[in-house]
Amino acid sequence: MERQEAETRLLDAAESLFYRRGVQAVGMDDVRAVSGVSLKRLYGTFPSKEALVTAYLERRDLRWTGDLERYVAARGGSVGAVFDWLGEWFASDDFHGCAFINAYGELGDGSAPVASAARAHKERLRRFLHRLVDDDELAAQLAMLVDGAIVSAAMTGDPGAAATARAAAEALVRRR
Amino acid sequence: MERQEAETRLLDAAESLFYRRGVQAVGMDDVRAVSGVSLKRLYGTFPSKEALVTAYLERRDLRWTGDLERYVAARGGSVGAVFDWLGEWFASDDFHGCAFINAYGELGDGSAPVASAARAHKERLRRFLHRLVDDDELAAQLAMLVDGAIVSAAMTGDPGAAATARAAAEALVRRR
DNA sequence: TAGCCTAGAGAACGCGCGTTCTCAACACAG
DNA sequence: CTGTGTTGAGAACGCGCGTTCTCTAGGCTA
Repeated sequence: MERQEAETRLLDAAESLFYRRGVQAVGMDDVRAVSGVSLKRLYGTFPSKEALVTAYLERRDLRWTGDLERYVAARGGSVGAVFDWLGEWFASDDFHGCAFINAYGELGDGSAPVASAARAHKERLRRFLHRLVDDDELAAQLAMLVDGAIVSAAMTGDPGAAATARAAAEALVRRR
Repeated sequence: MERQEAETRLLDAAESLFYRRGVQAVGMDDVRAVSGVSLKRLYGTFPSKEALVTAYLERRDLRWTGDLERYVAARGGSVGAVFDWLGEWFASDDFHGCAFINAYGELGDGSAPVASAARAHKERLRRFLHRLVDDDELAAQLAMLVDGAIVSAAMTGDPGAAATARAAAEALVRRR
């Protein structure tokens, strides 16, 4: 197996397992079984579980934010589109809340790289919102609505949280 | 040691340990050491770690919500007071985010009693906000701002998230 | 004092997991 | 063909932890 292919398969397996079940509930042997990559190669590619978790979070951050940005750009950069995208995400089968909030809540300050990746993700989201509205406080408020909607949708299972948050967001934007 | 005293000391130890370090990072022996209660009595009082975690969450829910309600009631039941109280909490030494979001993200669907306790807490918060504003959608939006502010303050360490959320909340309330 | 119940200290058990090690199979250079 | 290096399968190791068990000391009753 190619080096590159092994890395992709490892990250794919790590993402589906860690995101669905949580980091601590998944063992390295589960990652090996799902990826089909031997333990030896696994540890040759990522020197530790922490490194694998960090790499998973970083790749997911890039994809998540990229998907959101493309979706919103295709709709003229409206703030409402952000929450429409969230609504689609919430309704999808493999929605299990925010991977970064989950990982941070689980490992917290116990793992500096993970905490740093989670902070970087939230900062990237805030900067994207800032580009949309060009207002520091409003961007921070929208970010809170996004996080609050994610938490609400994850805990209640109701994708309608996106529409509720969208209405609040538009009221805040219109006020300016 | 009295039965009642042991239970209180166990819940005190469990709360300080679980809330600060997370559930999985704390062993039952840590709880024993901090509480001063023997393992035998610990398992006589709570039959499993899951039972202890659930009891910790339930007691914390009652205290947290009670504190918030009293604080807000003493200030005439204004929505702004909710976020002032959050601001004081965020600035306190032992703030480590929302115990329920953290526990849910950590154990998730892996523990039904914990998930249920977390949902009950968020539902209690939403009902309290509903009593303040008498509007379903607005109460849900305020709950999202509360959760978003908690997540933001926990991850960035900035207690100013409360004031940012307060401004958004007042804009939403004023709009009605 | 003798017998008995309780409770605490902590050893022990079973298991899971992160990480490393062993060994056999195989590809390929000479 | 023979030696050599690489790879995968999975055993092994060390450790931590949830839970239970053992043993001992002390207090109560007769």
